[in-house]
This record gives sequence, structure tokens and C-alpha cells, in this order.
Amino acid sequence: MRRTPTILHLDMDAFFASVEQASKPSLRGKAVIVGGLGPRGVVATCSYEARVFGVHSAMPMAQARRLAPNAAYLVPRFQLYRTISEQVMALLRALSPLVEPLSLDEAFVDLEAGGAAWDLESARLAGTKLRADIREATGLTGSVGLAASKMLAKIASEQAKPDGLVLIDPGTERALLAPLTVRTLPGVGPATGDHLRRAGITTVGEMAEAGEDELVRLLGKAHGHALYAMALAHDERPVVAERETKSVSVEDTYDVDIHDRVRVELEVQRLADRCVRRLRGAGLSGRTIVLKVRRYDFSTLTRSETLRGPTDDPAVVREAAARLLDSVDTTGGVRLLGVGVSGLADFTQEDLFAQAAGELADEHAEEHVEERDREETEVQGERRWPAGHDVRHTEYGHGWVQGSGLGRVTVRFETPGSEVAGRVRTFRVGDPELEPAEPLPLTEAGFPVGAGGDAGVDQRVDDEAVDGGGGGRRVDRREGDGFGAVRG
DNA sequence: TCTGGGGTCCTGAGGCGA
DNA sequence: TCTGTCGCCTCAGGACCC
Repeated sequence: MRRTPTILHLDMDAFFASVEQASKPSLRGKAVIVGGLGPRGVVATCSYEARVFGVHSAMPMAQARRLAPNAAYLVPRFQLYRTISEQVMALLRALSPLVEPLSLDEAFVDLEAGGAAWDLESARLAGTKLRADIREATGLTGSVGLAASKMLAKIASEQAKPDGLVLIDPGTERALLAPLTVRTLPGVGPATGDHLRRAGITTVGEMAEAGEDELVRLLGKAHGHALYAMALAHDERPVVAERETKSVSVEDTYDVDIHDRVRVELEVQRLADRCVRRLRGAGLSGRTIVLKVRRYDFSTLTRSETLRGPTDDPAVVREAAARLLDSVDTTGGVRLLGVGVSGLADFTQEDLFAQAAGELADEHAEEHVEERDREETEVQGERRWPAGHDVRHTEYGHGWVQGSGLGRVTVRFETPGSEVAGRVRTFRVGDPELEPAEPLPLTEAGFPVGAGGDAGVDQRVDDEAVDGGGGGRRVDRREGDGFGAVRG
């Protein structure tokens, strides 16, 4: 392990929720919860104000609503988050060519490789400056951890949250780790945590004391060796800038279990088409087709088939997925279906006939996508208005959808630069003066050139209105009008 | 009461050829 | 020719991460 704390871990604070608060002044200081708003949605991120009520990531949305009924509930706007994330990643790449993004809101940076830091003080300075730069460029806060390894840098940034910086001094690592719970270590989730607890091991120090042989006996070879090394603060994993994609998959959870076998078959075909579009979009093909089925009782099974050569042919993937489905009993109903492709290559080995058939099928698939996009943004000729998405009104200007339902849409007219919360007005959903709009930049610095906003047409539509967060007043709560229905 | 979506990695069973 | 074994591959499931 290197002796200088020049591995940096950046973690943006409550990223999705913070972006929403920055773009909607009326939500600042309020409980904001971002996630799937359907009956089976879960929380993606929530603001620190929402965490006070016990809400956290991955919690079922229904539970979050019970804990924080007056919070603002918004659907994620991934395109906007991606745009902001690119701004942040650009700042990281200015520090070093060795940047390893873990997600939209997290990354490792090897400061030493970029010459941005070489000792304790230069590392601290680089981290401090980075946080200031991020705030200036995006208006958002991020927490920084600095240490001599990835594991320790990540633990440090966790301790720094929110809006802080923690540097782990070389030589103090083991003492720092010893009292922490085993769940602190990457790779220890609920199952491994339980396993260790049953063996009387609850802290990292106890893991180190237990010894390598005992951990291997308890957790298996790979896991045991890796976790023992981590418990001793040994982590030699390098920061890796480019990671190869190993698989591509798509899956859908349905609002209501599907019992109809024909419908299940149809959904699998659609998922296969979507998966192939993603595959082709990435310029990839793959050999192994995987079908995933989650049944009514939440039991999950996968079936896979390996072809003789890699394919990106929608017809081939559809047929393989259909064959795999033949071996699965779906009579009790299914809540989730998924199709994936692994064993990836950046070339194909299809014969000419298959290629030709594929192109034909692909044309149909493209038509199908456009059709679905229309379905998602319009219902019986009327536009849909996802909660939180930006809109523009010819008279009142820029705003965002606070809620919709019963043929009405409620809009709050404000922009990221607004000093005070904007006024709220309600319109007919078909009002010709109201149209979806691109998100505005969060700061005057704006988005980088070429970065797009969110078209606002490709998101799942919520079926709930949102509350501004303050007064406990619910706006336009929709009754069952078909908006939340399962696609298809 | 309920539990998303998109990934990665590991393990163990079983088939198969050398 | 039969049998054991080793290594590799495929398949299914589980755990974990964000």
C-alpha cells in the first residue's frame, strides 16, 4: 500500500435529491424523495431533511410515504443527473487521468498519478479545492475522503458526509478500522454481516483477530481472503479508469402481477428488443442470453443459453429468450421479467441470412419504440405530466410539475435562480399554452457546451401528485384514472 | 407491508474431453 | 477398453454495490 493519502473518493451528497432542490427553490430545506412512484417503487435518494423521518435509499416507496407523508415525491430525471455528473467528472479528470466513476455521483481519483498531490498537505489542498470547484460549477456539495487506498478513501468520505472532507493519516488505519462494524467494509452486506454475527464477529477488529483461516472457513475462499486483507487495512486495488462492460440487461417490474402466459411471452419479446437496442447502442454483441423471472412470491430464477457465437440480432435474442421461457412455470403470476446478454464481444458472427432477418426485425423494433414513446407521453391524445419535470407556459414562463391527475396539472413557476418559492397554478392537462421544457442550468455557470437537458418524455410516469413539502397540503391527488397502469 | 434497475463477482454442480 | 482425475465450460443462484 502506498504511504501517502493520495487516493480520493468523492461522494455527492444526496445527489438526485440535491439536484432537485437546486433546480426547485421551493423544495430547499424540505424533505424530498426521488424514486419510482408506482405501487412497487422504491426510494432512489432522499434529502437529509427526509432522512430525519427514517426514510432511506432502497426503502419501499409505500413505507416512505407512511414515514414522511408531507415530503415532495419526484420521479428521477436521469438525463439531467447525467449532465451534472459529467460536469463533476470533468473536474475530477482535470486532477488526474486516473478517474474511476462508480456511479453518477461517486468516483475514485488517483491524485498521485495526475501529479495533483504527493503528500498529506497537497492531498488535503486538492480535496478542498475540488469541493469548492464542484460547488461553484454545480451549486451542489460533495464529500471527499482521502486515504492511501480505495477502501479507506471510501470509508473516509462516508465519515465526511455531508459536505465535508476527511483525510486518514497514514499509520492510523488499523486503529481507525478496529471499532467499526463489519458492515463498513465493502463486500459485507446483510447476509455476510449476519453470518459473521452468528460467529460472534461484529467489528472489523474482531475480523482481524479471527484470522484468515477462520474467515475463509466462514465465507469461502475468495471472500474470506479479501475481507481478511481489508480488515488489516490492506487494499492494493488500483484506480482503474476504463472498465469493460461484462453484460447488458433490461428488466421491468410490473405494477400488477402478470398471469396471462401470452402476455408474459409478449413482454419477454419486448424486453429482448430493448436489450438488443442497448447492446447495439454500445456497439456490442454477446453469446449468452439470460432470462430472469421474479414470481408472485418474490422468488427469482434465471435461465441462460449460450450460443455458438456472439449476436446482436434481435430475432436471435428473441428466439433464445422465448426458448428459455418455455422451461419456466409462470402460472402463479410474475412481477418482474428481464432479458440480458453476457459473454460480450465487439463483433458478431452471424451468417448473412441472420443479418438480413435481423435488420428487418430491427426496423420493426424501432417502430415499436417510437410507438411506445408516444404511448408514454400521451394517453388518448393528452400529454402526461411526470411529477418534477420542467414545463413552460406561454404566459407564466418556466416551472415544474407539482402534480397531475383528474385531468388537471399543477405547476409551480420558479427557476433555479428564483429567490423565493414560485406561485402555483393549475391547468387542464391538454392546455395548449403548456408544454414540456428542458431543465435549466443549476448555476449561472450553466451546463457544459453540448450537454443536453432532459427531454422529459422518456421517464416512467408517476401516478401521484406531490406536496410542496411544507404545509402538509396535498395537491391534486389523482384517483385511479389509468395513468399508473402497466405498460403493454 | 413490501421489497427497482443495472450491474459485478463468486460458488457449486454437472457435463465433457484429454 | 475401462476408470479416475483434472481442467474447462456452462448453468443457476446468491450476495453485493450504487
